[in-house]
Amino acid sequence: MNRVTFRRRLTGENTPALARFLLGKYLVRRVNGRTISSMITEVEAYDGREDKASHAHRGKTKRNKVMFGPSGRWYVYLVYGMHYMVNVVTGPVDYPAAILIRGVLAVNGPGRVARHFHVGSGMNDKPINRSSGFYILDRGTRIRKASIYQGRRIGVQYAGRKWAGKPLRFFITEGIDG
DNA sequence: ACAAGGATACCT
DNA sequence: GGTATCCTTGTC
Repeated sequence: MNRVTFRRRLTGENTPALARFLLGKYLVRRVNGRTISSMITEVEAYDGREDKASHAHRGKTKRNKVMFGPSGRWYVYLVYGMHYMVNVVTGPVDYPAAILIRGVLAVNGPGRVARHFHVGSGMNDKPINRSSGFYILDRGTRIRKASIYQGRRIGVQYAGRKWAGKPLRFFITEGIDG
């Protein structure tokens, strides 16, 4: 996936479709003279203000304003006072949407993902490209549709039955040959 | 089962 | 300024 293709997908496709598309792509981090890389295995889509599970549901705030900005940037925030969540901002400007990266190969849980890649609030609003030292690569791994689980998102029960039950979480269940 | 932990959002 | 809540994890 070249840079232009990636950017077009971030803006052009709907966020749930893009979330699934990100499975099998590689997260790459260059920090302190070394490179950390791993395949994305689990993601969640947060799509628009209507989504009651999304930070954006209550409108634009200091924290979530990055979601309302241009796609192709990182949205990083702190939860529970100790864990950073790594999200890919998607959609057009003023349409708040993002994809939470919940897991990469051998690293399960969104808080662990951020720690693994040495990502904190400093990466918030930074571009997803080489200049920021944190980006996404397509290494040609194909994920069969039959190998993708689609189900409800985690930790959003407060959003109510309708939104908490939406099948907006995707993860690879088998057939990983990266 | 539950504490840790600090920012955030939404009150007064 | 107070406080309930939070897109979680590790240890109990």
